[in-house]
Amino acid sequence: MVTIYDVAKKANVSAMTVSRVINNTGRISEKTRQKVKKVMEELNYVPNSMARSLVLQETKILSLLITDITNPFYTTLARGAEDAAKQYGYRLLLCNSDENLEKEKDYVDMILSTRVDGVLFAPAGDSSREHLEKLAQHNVPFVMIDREVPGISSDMIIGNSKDGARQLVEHLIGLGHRRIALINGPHEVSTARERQAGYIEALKLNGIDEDPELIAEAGYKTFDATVLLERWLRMHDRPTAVFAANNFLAVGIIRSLRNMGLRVPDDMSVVCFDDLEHVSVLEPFLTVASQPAYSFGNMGVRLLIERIRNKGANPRKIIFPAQLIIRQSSARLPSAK
Amino acid sequence: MVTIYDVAKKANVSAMTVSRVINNTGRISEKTRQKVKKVMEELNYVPNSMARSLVLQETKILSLLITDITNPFYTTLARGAEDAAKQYGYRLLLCNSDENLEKEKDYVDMILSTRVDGVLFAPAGDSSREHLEKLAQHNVPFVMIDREVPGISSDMIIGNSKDGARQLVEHLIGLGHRRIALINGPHEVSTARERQAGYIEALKLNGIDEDPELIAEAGYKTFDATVLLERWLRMHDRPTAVFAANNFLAVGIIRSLRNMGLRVPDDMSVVCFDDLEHVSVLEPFLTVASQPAYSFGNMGVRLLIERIRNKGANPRKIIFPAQLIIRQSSARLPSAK
DNA sequence: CTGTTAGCGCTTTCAT
DNA sequence: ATGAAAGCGCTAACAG
Repeated sequence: MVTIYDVAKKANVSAMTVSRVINNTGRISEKTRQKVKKVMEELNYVPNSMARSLVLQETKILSLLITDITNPFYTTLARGAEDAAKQYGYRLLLCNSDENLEKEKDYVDMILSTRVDGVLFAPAGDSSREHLEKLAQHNVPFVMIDREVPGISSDMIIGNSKDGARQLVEHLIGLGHRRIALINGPHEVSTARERQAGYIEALKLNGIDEDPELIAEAGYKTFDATVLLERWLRMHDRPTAVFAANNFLAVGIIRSLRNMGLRVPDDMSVVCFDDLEHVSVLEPFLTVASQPAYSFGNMGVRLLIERIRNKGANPRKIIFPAQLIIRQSSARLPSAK
Repeated sequence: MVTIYDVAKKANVSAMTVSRVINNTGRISEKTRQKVKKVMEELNYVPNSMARSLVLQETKILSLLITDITNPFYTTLARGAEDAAKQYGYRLLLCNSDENLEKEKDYVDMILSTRVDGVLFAPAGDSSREHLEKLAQHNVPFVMIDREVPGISSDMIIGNSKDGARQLVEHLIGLGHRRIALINGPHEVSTARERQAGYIEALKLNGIDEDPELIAEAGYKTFDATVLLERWLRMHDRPTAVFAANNFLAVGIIRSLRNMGLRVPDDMSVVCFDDLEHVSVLEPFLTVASQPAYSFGNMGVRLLIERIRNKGANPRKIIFPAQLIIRQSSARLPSAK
């Protein structure tokens, strides 16, 4: 491996001079600058960023910790983060917690030992609190994205889950539905609680009684909803619509409905939080509350970098609105039902 | 920042002893081991992997260089890579070239300066050759994924594009189509050439003349196919089916068709390479040649790690078959057309 | 079983 | 404008 000393020797200067031309720092005569540059080319010299990090105490690496890299929401978010990171000269370490606190914990340790300059952190749940506190204790700046964690104060970028949920449910109510089921994410996750709050608010606002039987909790990953649906469909006043708390939950519901020979929206309306990106272009089907995922990531990295530069500033909280996109999966309830 | 020396001092041992308990290396009395461990806990000591990398000349970091992180194919591939990396104790640096050679070049420089132990490399095109050569010249192991680059010999994991394309086109022919258009990726990319070869082979095998008018080249990203489609639809013997060389191209086609008021498959059959994952569950619509994306990433990282351990071994080439999945977007041609 | 020395590749500080 | 010395946090090699 060619080092700064190899370059120095060949160019008949000191290592310090080479370092200066690499970093464009200090005063250097144009002549030696050119000479050094030439030698660097000849030797195919590439600075060792690890060595640099060690002395500078900064790695120019950011961690992107998300809970599901296969979910288009996080994928688009990652793209936004990547663009911003590249723009500001940061590298991105990818961590996928898989909605799993154990994996998250492992990644936090990895993050700590990597001495990253900051973390864009989508918490797996409220119990992520200790992980976040660990980061804080080690002075690692972070910004929470997509989800809040009670007891943690930091920069934050979240969507307005409650309002988005309310819009979605009121849309269903507007179509005549009054028996609306909620298949929610884990209560451990702030967005799930908020979405349920929005759901309940919408019911209240429209004088509909909340029925605990119609509220179920699942993970935020795809799952088999068959048993759940069978229970709901056996009810004497069965639900005519389902609000799924995220896109993958909706996918699970729809698949189960299909397997049971039921059609959407004819037999059951389905709406959900988060769009399915390209999918929805293909077959504009799912009625959703869409969030600006790219901005979550892009703004997140920007906030993070500002935080790194000024650790003392007051934490900022950015709340993006959710946008109701009405498509085919929700339909007016035939009054004779 | 607490270092190995802080721990050593507080535990009344040398730094070397601490290093030994961290790495479980050498012989240490159980007593001192416990003492050191206790002090590490008390001090919240976390080893600095940068310092470690510097002396070990190995970073335990792998680069994942893909061309489009928003494409479900690469997203699933990334997931596979992430799982394998985590399993083997490697971290993953995320690089998204965006099908752009300039960005790819930047990332290669970044990769070089990061001194990663290896790269999982999905080349943006044949011109990636110089980037790959640069890696080779610097002794950075890599395995090519998804795409080949002429002139580069290395470990490789690709899909059988030619055969997949042939299957797709023969499926259309079996449905009675004889005027089949191809909307291809850039000729600069090996998969595009292979898919075209498979398309042509299928035509030949079935005695259908190839019509250059029906072959178009685009990027591998979503695009507006309106102009192209208008040209095709004006022809006296217009195509009745389109083979899109990847999923995003298909999305572009279908969106344009919809905007023009045409329906799939009634007015035009559409098939493509690469599935749209979760999407297809939602609305099993698109007929595709599906590739095992997760395995591309997972096996890729495994190959890469083996390569790192044994740089001398012969390069291996793994070719995954493509699987034809017939859904709704392709239909039998009404004979009266 | 444990400690000392030297050095990984770089930059900061202080000289010249 | 340039260089020498020291040190970032760690471990290999050797010594005891």
